[in-house]
Amino acid sequence: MPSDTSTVLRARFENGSPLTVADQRHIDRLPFSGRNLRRGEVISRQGDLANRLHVIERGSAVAYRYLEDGSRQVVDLYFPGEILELNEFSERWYSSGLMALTDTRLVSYDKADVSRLFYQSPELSRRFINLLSHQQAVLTERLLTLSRAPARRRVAHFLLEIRSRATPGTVNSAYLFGRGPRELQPGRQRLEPVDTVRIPQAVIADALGLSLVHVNRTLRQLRENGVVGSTGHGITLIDIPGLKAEACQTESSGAETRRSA
Amino acid sequence: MPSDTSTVLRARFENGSPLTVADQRHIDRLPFSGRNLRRGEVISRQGDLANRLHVIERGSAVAYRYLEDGSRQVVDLYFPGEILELNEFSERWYSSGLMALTDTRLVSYDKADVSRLFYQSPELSRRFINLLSHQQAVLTERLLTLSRAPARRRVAHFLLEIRSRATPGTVNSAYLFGRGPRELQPGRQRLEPVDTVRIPQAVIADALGLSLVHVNRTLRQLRENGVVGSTGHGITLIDIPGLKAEACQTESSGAETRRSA
DNA sequence: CGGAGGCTTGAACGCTCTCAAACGATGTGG
DNA sequence: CCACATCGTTTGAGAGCGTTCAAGCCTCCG
Repeated sequence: MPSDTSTVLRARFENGSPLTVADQRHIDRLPFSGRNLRRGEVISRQGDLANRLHVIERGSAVAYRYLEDGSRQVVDLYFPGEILELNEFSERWYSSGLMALTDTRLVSYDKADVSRLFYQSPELSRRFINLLSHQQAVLTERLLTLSRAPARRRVAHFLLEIRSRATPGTVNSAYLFGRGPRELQPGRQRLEPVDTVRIPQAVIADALGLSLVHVNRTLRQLRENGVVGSTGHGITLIDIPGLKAEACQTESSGAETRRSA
Repeated sequence: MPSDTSTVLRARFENGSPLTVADQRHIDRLPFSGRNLRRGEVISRQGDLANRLHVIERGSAVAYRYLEDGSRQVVDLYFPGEILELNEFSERWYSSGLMALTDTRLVSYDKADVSRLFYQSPELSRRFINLLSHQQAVLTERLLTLSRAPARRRVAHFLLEIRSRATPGTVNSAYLFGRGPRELQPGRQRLEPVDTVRIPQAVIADALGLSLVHVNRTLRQLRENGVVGSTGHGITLIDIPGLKAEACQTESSGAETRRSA
């Protein structure tokens, strides 16, 4: 148990509006375990018992499933602060595999412990319900994009979603953006534009339900239009408004002032 | 307030395992209003304030959204016993419109009242979380099907999902299956096979992200293969295993014996 | 320097779309 | 009871987007 506490789960629940001290304590007291993974390392397999709840402290991960025809489908990507496989919190077994996309640090809780939180504090229940609900909204959005949109729009939408999800925790997101851990050492600053997405095109393809070849072609088009740039590996987002235009943003994510019951 | 009580929301929470008397009371005491709609009638519009929670008592409904290019996308279908727009429970405004697909009876609650339930009973919170979580699993499944599958598989998957969702409450599902209310009068028994899905092909198309024309063609193929039959309007599911084969059922619901760490 | 993994490009095929038109039931008014 | 309007379904033909197959290239790393 490397560190005595991890604030990442608490931060997830706080999400802007502070918790009561009691609720903070409830979360902080949860027993947890930390785990460091190398890029490409498998976290759990499809069919494994899903009794733990993982939160990403640093790095990124991908949930995927192999279909009968052998093709791989990416179910979701995860970034620092996010809870893995939240979409099947109540399921007993994983219906998808989980892999570290970059070098990653996870914090893991026992689902039974987490469930107990909800008996201890209705407020935490409410917030968890909000998390789930919000996730569903995002999923729904993705569903709409995937089912009908042409490749250009899918890719643009994908890049924007990644950007919006990975940017918040600046420090952590450096694992995904920029050149990776090595370049983060002071003095070696590459001063690369921050908006560089470093996800293998194969993963993008499997996430969007496109072939790798066509994702590549689509990126080339966007590049020729000056919307994105290429830094060898990694995609630099140059013209964000342009990207949004490509994505035909439904943009339901406007700055919402929210207090709710 | 036509009837003094409605058991449909309670049934949703019970879902097999009985509630304590206290919890039952909590739900039964919620103030609600009933509403009858004709086929095609609009329940709410995209952008409307989403402060009510609707449950279908009889009939069926569809959630849809118009995209910038003018095309319509079906977000979800709803059947008796299901909660409408559960995927955006925490949102303040509807991001999609809602329409009665057949003659329908709704029961509606105030979201604030429902939220209060969660403060009163952790058990109800837990169950609601399960509902949300399960919905997400279904959504995820649909996402996988939509993003990559060819038309045949999409249609087959769709028909099976409809069947599995609409069948349970036999009586209510008659509004969707069979010839509709009129034919249900005793004595007029049409004895039509129960597994007849009566959803306009246009809706199916918008749900699957296919063109109406191609949905039709695909249905014809399935018909020629003897998997489904056509009763003029309505699609009769003849060969369920055949359909499942077409759908390449991932069928994550298999009884998996697994111990693992 | 050589290998491995990921990126890039070309060509041909095929699934799905759009456009266009006809058919069939149902319901309405004459 | 028929003519007509309407809505949903059915079918054909041509075009476009994305796939598969098959190479070639680049970059990092041992």
